[in-house]
Amino acid sequence: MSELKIYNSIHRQKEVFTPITPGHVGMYVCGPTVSGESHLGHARPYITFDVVNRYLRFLGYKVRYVRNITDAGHFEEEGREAEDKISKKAILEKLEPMELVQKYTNLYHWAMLQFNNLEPSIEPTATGHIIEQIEMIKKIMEKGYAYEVDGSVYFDVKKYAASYDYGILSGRVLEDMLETTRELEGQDEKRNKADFALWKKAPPEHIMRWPSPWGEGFPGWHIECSAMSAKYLGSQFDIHGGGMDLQFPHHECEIAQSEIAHGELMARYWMHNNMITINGRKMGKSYGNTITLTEMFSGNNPQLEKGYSPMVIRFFVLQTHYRGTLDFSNEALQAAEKGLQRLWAAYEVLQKLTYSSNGQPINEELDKQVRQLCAELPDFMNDDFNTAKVMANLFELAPVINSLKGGQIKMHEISEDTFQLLQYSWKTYLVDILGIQMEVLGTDEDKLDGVLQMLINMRKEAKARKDYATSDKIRNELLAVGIQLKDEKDGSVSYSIVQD
RNA sequence: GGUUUCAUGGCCGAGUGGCUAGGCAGAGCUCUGCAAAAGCUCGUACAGCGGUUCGAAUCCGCUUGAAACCUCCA
Repeated sequence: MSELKIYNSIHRQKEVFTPITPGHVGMYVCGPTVSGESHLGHARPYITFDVVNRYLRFLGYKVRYVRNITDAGHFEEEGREAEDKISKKAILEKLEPMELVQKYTNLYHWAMLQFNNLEPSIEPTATGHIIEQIEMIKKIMEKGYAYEVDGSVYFDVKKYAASYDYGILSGRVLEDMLETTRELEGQDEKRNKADFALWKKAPPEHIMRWPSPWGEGFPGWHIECSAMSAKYLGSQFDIHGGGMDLQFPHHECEIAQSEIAHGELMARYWMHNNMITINGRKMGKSYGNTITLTEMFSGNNPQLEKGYSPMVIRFFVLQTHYRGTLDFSNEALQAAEKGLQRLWAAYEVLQKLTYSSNGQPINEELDKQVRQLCAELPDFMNDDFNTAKVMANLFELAPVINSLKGGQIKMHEISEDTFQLLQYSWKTYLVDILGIQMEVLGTDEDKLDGVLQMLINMRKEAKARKDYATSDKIRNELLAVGIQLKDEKDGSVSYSIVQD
């Protein structure tokens, strides 16, 4: 079998994955800022890295997956007073800052559950690690790469760049940046434009504030990920993931801080997922074209023709390679919905099939083809998590499964081993690794099934006496409430719940 | 302005120096009381212009178009 290769953003090439500690993987992924509701764009990294997590586990690695929650609103805008995004919004909504944080954290967790994302091993919060962040800033100051101005602390990028490679991740050149960045509007305590805040002094109206050696304030944006990843994964770990838009400045700054504080490159493999676009444009707050996840599910957004279930979105995301942009459109989502239904139907059929052979000969060509399609699956995953190709092969196998059921292909035409490989492959790749899981009916399932069987029998009786008006009425009215009947070849009737 | 990336059939999207991606939509056929589902078959794409090559959509150059990052952003 092939080796796992990961496209490492820092070297701009695919590299064989070798963990620092054999058998173990430390992975850090930048999580959400819980000052608002997650939108479709946010879903991509969480789904992408969920599959990475799942696949690494499948390969037998013991994975420690850390995904943070940024609950300390902190950022600075050039030319303006530093402001606290979270406390600002909190005033608008008349909520305590932590109340707001809790609300959106809960909503986020709920969405992750809907997507069938496995929970991270550790989900640290920024506010829970203020001490670690302060300690790390102190260390950077001791080394002489940070300076304090009026209660704020800045990282000295120019000094850092003199001895280290600032731009190693993003490919940026410091000189270019110094020349090309925008005009300052008055404020600047920073020695250089490229310097970034490690700690910011809190203005009086700022609600979220903590005591520090430099007075009351709050941590800079980049420091939390460096401090928390080091605490739980060590000063160097295996994989750092996040969206492409975080590559600069966020990840570049993380690297610089961590290098000074811990003396080594913080992560060995950097993975960046590409953006979701809408009408060719990145979905983002600044463009005002976001669709929140609850809107996606409900369809309550002018850009949506209807709601799409979380699994449809997961499927939609995984049908594309994670490094490519993914263009949102209703047509594409509806295509994904149909595709998912077909794939899942085939999966359910496959799980119910049992192997039997009466000693008749195997169709060697077919048997070989099925084995090959299954055998390629790990190769695709190993090739930088090519979920799109995995999907394609599953789709190619679907007609075989359906034919096995429909009788176009007889079971004896494939060997028992091949059949078992087929069942195993679908369960493993579709369900365990891609994480596709259609919601099972709740506890009322038995009752619903009982009612449906009754209706199916009534329809059968009507058909037997050629009362098609009645049989069609039953079928059509069930369809209207979202239950599709299917007349099988053997005369039995099955049903499926239509996704909406 | 700087840095970088991308350009594939009606739509979404893989991939590769020469061999069918796949899905959705569409057409025909089979099955069926009808329908749905399912099965079979079909379109024959790779922005434009040059170049390298026996051969390029895949490599190089130019042109055009689009996007991302440089500022909070997944």
